[in-house]
Amino acid sequence: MNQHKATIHDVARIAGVSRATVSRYLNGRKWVSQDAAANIKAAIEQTGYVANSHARALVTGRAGSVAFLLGEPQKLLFEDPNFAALLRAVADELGKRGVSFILMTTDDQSEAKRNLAYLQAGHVDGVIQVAWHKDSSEMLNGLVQAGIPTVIAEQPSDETLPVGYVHVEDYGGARKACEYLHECGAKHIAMIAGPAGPSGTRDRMHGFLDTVATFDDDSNAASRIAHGDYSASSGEVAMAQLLDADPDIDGVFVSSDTMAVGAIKELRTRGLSVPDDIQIIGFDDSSAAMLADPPLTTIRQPFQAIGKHLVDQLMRIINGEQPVGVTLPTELVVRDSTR
Amino acid sequence: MNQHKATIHDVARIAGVSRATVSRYLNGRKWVSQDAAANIKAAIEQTGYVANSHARALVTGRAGSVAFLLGEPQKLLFEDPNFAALLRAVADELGKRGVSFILMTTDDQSEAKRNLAYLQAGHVDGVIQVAWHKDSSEMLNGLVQAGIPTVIAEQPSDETLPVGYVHVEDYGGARKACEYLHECGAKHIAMIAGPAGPSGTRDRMHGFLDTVATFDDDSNAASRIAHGDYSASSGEVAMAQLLDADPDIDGVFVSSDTMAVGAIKELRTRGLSVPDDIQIIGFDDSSAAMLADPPLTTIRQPFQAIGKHLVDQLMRIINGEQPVGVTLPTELVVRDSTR
DNA sequence: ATGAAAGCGCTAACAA
DNA sequence: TTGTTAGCGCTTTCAT
Repeated sequence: MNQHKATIHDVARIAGVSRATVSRYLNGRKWVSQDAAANIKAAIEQTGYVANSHARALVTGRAGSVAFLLGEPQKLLFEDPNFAALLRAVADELGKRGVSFILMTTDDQSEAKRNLAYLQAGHVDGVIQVAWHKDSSEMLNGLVQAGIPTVIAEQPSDETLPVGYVHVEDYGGARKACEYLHECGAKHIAMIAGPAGPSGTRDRMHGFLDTVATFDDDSNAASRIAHGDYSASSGEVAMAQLLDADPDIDGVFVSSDTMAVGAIKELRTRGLSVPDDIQIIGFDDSSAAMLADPPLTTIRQPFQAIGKHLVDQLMRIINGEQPVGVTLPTELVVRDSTR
Repeated sequence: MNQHKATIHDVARIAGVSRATVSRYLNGRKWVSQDAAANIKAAIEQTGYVANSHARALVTGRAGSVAFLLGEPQKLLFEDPNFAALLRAVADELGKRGVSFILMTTDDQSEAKRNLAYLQAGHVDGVIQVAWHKDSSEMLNGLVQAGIPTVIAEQPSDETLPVGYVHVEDYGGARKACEYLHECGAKHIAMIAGPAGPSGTRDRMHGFLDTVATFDDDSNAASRIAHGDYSASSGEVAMAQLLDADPDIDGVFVSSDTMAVGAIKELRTRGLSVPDDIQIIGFDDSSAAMLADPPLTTIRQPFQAIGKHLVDQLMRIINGEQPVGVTLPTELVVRDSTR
């Protein structure tokens, strides 16, 4: 429509001020008179001016973008609906602040190397790392050593690392789940946990054990924990293990909805009904929970809020603040896999 | 590690040439001697130099980034596993070319406006638009009018629009599905189609009708088409409609795996077995297909290839080539929902 | 409160 | 084949 894109120069000319003044106005700095501000505002509207982010980045030394880094073994993570939920939340939040991002996936070792090099080259101001399925400390260390502001969506295994993190109250969520199962009449509860390693797995296991200890008849609930890798098929396998070892199980706390779907499949194969014979409670409240048959009672993770805090944290760190950890609450969502 | 990031200047100094020569080398241009090239290469390695993309963007007038634009009504699309698959493929492909992208979602009208304004402001070199669930011609027209290079992941409803597109052979895929159902012994085939509007829905319906016409006993197969919106619950509803209208159905071609999952749920509710009573074939080969119980026979969409072509196309258009349409083949994947 | 001027790191004529 | 030069659009001292 306009022959050429408007620059700060055009705005300055039309507003009858210098470029420096426009710049000050743009960046909300002091020393811009009411008059000047009004004129500039009008000029901006008239021209439809939008600052050129590259020119700005060049002079400020800030990229104006961050990386969303995915440590994804076995192509598993893209099948994990949680990932999409978090990505979406982060994208929303970033969009609101006008910072763009690049999505990097890390399938193998060599790719991890390439990614690290890219990030170290200063292409982005910071990184949001998600690695729910496996350990990621190597990448994390590389990032920290390069001095790149970083936040992660779990508790760091090494708490002394200067990275921000946000996660949900895993322990509390697990408690909530197990208590509800008990309220619904389950007497002999088992757990399908995620892969050992990430803090979330550990905390949820503690939540399960502590809760079950308060009302269980026997004392070795630990033997009723099986591990999966968050895939549906691993949930199937875990459920089979659990049942083979202890046929009296009448309730299962599953650490992800996807695994819960797998568990239900195994149960159906064995002719067991959910929730009549065995009650199931999932975790995440991902899209899989509603799709499941029966729809899953589950513990909701507030992905929107997680994304918001992740971005918030990262921006703070980029601005020089100390990284902190943020723990968000979970919420019980009752559907039909419990009585 | 290095006090300051290396610039083209440092590389030039170390290599004993001018910055212009380094620039030429970097951009693979002619007129760089073997000698110079070798020296520059060494200097780059030594310094760990990586070009500053903002400086480059500033001078070339190219953003070096594109937008991945999602027209998503009802928060549906993020529940659609196809979206994640495509996003991933596009991200991979873009990453290989060193172009970053920003992910934009469009939940409502006002957001659509904001997005369009942002894009028109020249923040990106082009856009990849995905709107499988609803019509998106408004946004598309805005993009085209602003002269922004655009590709879409479907056939444009207005074929005269200068946008590139890549999609799968919907008609052929539908034929493949229906023929296979017939081969497996289905005599009375129905279809659950997607929402009316997008070209894919129309073409798959034609594929279904034409194929069924070649072997069906009656002639009003059109009455055995129900529409869903790609959600599992819509598949459930559609399946119920179909069965209520015609209990003799023994095979269903469902236009997405997610809807097929819903359809199976309805079938189970009615005490019908898959594939013994009714055979089901899905579309997409998304993660839902493997998770389903029974695992779904389906028509695979080559998302990786779609992503690659989308990016390819977009880059060509950005470089001034004429947009074209690309149609990719589908593939039958046999699992357990057919006999 | 405002403007002049000096770059940020890079590419692209144009000379040489 | 190579170097010189002039900006790209913006922010930021430093004067005023």
